[in-house]
Amino acid sequence: MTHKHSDTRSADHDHAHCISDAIERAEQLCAREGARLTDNRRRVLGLVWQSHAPVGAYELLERLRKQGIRAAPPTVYRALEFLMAHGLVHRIESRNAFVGCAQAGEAHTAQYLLCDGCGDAFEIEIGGLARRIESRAAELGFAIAAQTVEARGLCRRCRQSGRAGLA
Amino acid sequence: MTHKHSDTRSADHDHAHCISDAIERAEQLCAREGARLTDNRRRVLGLVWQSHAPVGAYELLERLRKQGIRAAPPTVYRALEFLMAHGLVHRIESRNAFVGCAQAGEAHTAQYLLCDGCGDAFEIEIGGLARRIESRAAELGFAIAAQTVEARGLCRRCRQSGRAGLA
DNA sequence: GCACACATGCTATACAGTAACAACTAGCCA
DNA sequence: TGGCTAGTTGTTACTGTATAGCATGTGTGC
Repeated sequence: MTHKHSDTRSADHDHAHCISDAIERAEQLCAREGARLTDNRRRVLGLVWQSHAPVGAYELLERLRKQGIRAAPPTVYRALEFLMAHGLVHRIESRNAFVGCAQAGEAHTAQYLLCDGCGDAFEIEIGGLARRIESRAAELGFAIAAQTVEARGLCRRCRQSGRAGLA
Repeated sequence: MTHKHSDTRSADHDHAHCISDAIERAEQLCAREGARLTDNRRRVLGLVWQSHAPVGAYELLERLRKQGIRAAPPTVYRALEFLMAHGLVHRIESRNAFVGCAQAGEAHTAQYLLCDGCGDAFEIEIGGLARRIESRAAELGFAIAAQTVEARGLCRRCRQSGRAGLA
């Protein structure tokens, strides 16, 4: 069982641990699958994990440059492509942004709660939801290859602090 | 009950009817709500309905121009904004594109099946799915404002004809 | 050393979305 | 009638998101 981010994340959690943990899991997973976690890819993964809020590709690009790396958009997009292919990062369609996967390596279909207040993404997995969608699709003769389930709103913390929208 | 598009759509259905039907429903809905369905908005609605595949904003722009209308991006986006606000059009997040709503006027949360073969969108509504997501979110203290449920794959027709991906 | 697959660097460009402000139009009412 | 008001549209310019295409490196096995 990995670290839980979806419902147990606290305001003062040790985020450095989130990052190092994610990278370590990635190392293991790539070793297992014979995939090459190169410097660039590891770096981008770390940058994605800098927060629990989905990050745009160009924001990642800036962060790379702040580390002194000279990079162009394709560099970032290629790293993201690799990371997504291996389930280490998910794309948040409704924001054109990317976030670290909390359950990398474990077979799952992710669903996301996206907070309009703090911008954070909370990965959840509602039991049976994916299967329900799949079986309804099958009834219509439709074969599903991938699902996207995203909901936006306000997380507990932002509701309690009266936060209304993205800063 | 309106025309059903999700599971009964046939290869040779009378698509002109889909369009005129959508526009007529829009007229009625706007009249009822005191909203102004202007020429531009009606035109864009018609163009969105030219097919059952989600259309990008710039594709709509081109279609407008082909009709001899001189328009810039804001024209299209403003029309789309209006149409979405009134539930006449939905945004497909995973494609940054727009599609006509098959149940305009009826309260609903839409879910979409998106075919990688023909590109078409099939609007469905899986009973209880929205409520299930909402109640799981509520358990976590998260208040949902809007949901996105999209699945990509292959529709029956494309599976039968062996179509593998977007042309 | 050479061939091959893979990864990266780089330029240019396509596609998606918005800010800001000016100009027009329809209805309303003094 | 004239003029106010709210809403709609036109226009320019810009920001942000994503990919094509091609050259260059790098590592592995033969």
